[in-house]
Parts: sequence; structure tokens; C-alpha cells
Amino acid sequence: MARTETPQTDEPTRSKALSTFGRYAGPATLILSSLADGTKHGYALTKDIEEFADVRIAPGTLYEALARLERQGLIEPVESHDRRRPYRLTADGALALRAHLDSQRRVADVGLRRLASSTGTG
Amino acid sequence: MARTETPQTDEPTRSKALSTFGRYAGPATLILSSLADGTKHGYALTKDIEEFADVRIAPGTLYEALARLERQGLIEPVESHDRRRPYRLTADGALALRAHLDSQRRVADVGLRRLASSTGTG
DNA sequence: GACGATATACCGGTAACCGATATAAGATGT
DNA sequence: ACATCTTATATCGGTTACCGGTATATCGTC
Repeated sequence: MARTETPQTDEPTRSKALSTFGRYAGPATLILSSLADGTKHGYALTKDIEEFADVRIAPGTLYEALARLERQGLIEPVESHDRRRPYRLTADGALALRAHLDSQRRVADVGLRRLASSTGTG
Repeated sequence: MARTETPQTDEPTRSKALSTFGRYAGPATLILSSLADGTKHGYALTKDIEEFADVRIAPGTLYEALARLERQGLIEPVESHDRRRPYRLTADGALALRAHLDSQRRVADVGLRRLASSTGTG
């Protein structure tokens, strides 16, 4: 696999990737979380995500998100000899994922705490 | 039915709101989480969200999301005598928020656990 | 060789999101 | 009084993430 054409980093500064893996984080978060396990190809990702998050990612969404994530340097393709196109997290991707997941959890904690303290929705 | 100007409650079945508060959950999650605290108007929401989540929601995003959330029955306007337009969570909104936050936290936990178990990130 | 599962890619449409801008009231400074 | 900053909401145009459908091709199995 001659990967001659550089993915042409969408954004010059790496630090930016921390705050921006997509304007929306839904599918990207799921894909990166799935890859945190180890190398997977597209179809395996949909299956894994369906299992651990109970979310079905449409094929269009998946492959576009994959291309975007690669452009952003958060994931990278792994060589393969069959028709599968596996990807793995880059160091940047792992960093960005952790940062995003941390803030996502903080937000969830705040919301859940607030919900709990307000008795009866009023 | 032709798409007239009628407000036309976005979704007939209430149960659907549980899985769908928007195709994307970013701003909606933040707004609902902020309202879980109690009644707030738009501008106060942006300030609160900026504080607890370190996220700046653009005005266009905010007021569109507010309108959408109201259409979906997840929030409702509260009477006011000055120029502020406060909103509060509905029972449905609280339910939907809890469900979403729970799954968001589960996903974050999975991702974080997977990241932790893969030593070294490279 | 029909059929379903695996596997990727493309396309048209919808709408979430963003930034800019308009409007206006209230507070503060000179 | 006037300028200006903050508070406060609303609208508009543009971008693009996301979705569903479809096309393509390989593999296993009946």
C-alpha cells in the first residue's frame, strides 16, 4: 500500500485537535472509543459500537467520519491484505479522546447531580 | 401532510423523545443540563454553560436549540415581565436528559477503560 | 447460482451548528 | 448628554455532519 499522498493535516496546530474532533462529537466519540480497544476496520466498528453503546451508525456517517478523523490525524490506516481497511488510534487521537471523554463525563456528572438535587422537576 | 406554518409537535409519540433530542446532542445536552438546576433564560444559559462546561454556545445555536427543544416538549417557557425569556425543564425533558446522560457516561467509561488498558498509547 | 452476511464507497437531502448582524434596554464613565 | 459596555433576544446565510439508500464486490452455504 503506497500511501504516497499525505492526508494533508486539516489543521496545522496539533493542540487544536484536542478541542475539535468534529463540530459534533457523536459518531467521532464512538469510533475513537471503539478504536481505543485496538485496531478495527469499518464494519467491525459498527458492530462493536452497536454492542457497547447500542447505537447504529449509518454507513455514510461511518466512512465520512473515518475520512475526517484520518485527515485530522486522530486515526491512521493499518496495512491489510484482504478487503478490510483497518484503522488505529494515533497518539494524538488517544489524547484527544481522553480529553473529550473527561469533559463529557464532567458534564454528565453536573447534569446528573443537578437532576438529583431538584426533587420532582420543578 | 404539507409542511405548513403550523407548529406541529415535531413528534407525536413522547417515547421517541427519549432517544432523540436532536440528531446531535452537543448543545442540547448542555442546555438541558444547565436547566436541570432550575429556570434560566437564554443569556444566563450561555454564561452557566461557559462556566460548568467551558463551552461557548453561539447565539444562533442557542436560540435554535431552544426552539427545537420546546417543539419537542423537553423544555417550556416560563412567564416573565422583563425582556428575559426563561425556560424550565419539563418532566419529559428531565427523563430524556437522564437517559442521555446515563448512556453518555457509559460510553465515556468504556472509552476511558479501554484507553487505560492499552499501555503507552502508541 | 441464489442468497445472506461481510465490507467499503458514493450520493442526495436534511438540518444542526456557527458567525455575523440587528435591535434594544440598562448600567457606567466622562 | 453621549459614548460604551453588558445584558438580552432574534434572524439570516453558509457550512458540513449526519442519515438513508444504493451500488459494488467477496465470501460462505444451501
